[in-house]
Amino acid sequence: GLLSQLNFQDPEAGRSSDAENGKVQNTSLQWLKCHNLSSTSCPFYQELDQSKCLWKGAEVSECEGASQSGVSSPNSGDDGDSETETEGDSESYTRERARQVRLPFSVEWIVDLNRNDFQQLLKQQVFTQEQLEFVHDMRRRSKNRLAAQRCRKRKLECINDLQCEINKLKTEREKLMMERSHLSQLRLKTCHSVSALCQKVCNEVNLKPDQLQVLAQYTSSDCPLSSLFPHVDSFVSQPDSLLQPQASLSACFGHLDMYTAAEEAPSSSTTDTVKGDGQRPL
DNA sequence: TCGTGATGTCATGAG
DNA sequence: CGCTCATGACATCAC
Repeated sequence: GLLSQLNFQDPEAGRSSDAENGKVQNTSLQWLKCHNLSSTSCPFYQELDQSKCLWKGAEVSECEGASQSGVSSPNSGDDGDSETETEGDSESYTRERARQVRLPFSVEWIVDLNRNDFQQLLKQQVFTQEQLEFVHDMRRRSKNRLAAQRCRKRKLECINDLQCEINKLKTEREKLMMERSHLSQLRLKTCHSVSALCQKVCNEVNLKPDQLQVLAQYTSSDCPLSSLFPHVDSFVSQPDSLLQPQASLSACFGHLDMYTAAEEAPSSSTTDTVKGDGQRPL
């Protein structure tokens, strides 16, 4: 029987008398019923009906006088303004203020009213200016308290999502780095193969200077093949060959095929190297 | 005693 | 124009 919370009878009394409980219960219930307020809009309704109008965790009030030191200050017995000394304990302070302004309803109940019900309450019930200010303040702070909780929850979720995104991007980066490394090795391997092939071709076929020039066109500075033609300017002037090595090599061998088709000649040497001025050294 | 996370509150802007 | 909500900033408390 902590119905005293409904109208904030003297907290030092611990609890109200049954007579007071009944009076407060009737006040709220009558008001609810008189104004056709939905019980769903008032979570307090059921508790009212069961004579159990409690604060959240209202067990505190059982020993409120002893444990809530913020309220149970030497001044708590009178109606003096204890604002400065009770701000640290919001719930106790609220309760104390409600008692001071003699609010006929539970703060929680008023706070939980939806907008329409609250407006209706204001129209039907006469409140003093002090009670009105208190009630509006309580509603504002209560709603803001919940809003802050939602806001913080969202912020944490946002931080968590961003952290997941970071992890995902890090994983993606690692994957791309590995792929790049793999492709780099593959390109190097391919270049070596082409280089060896070119050396073989150069050794086996008597390439003319202009044929060598054509071959050189499709080499790049970072490919071993370029070592075959170190003096040819076009080595570094073929950026496309870097971007499209397959196309370049294909074109390269296309040209070679064109040149070598007519004068195909086997050679026994595969170890000789091409060097010097771009002309065939052999 | 200091750092830190949780929470309440206020001020303010947007809808 | 008043109300509600979201959010940054600050204060307080507990650990």
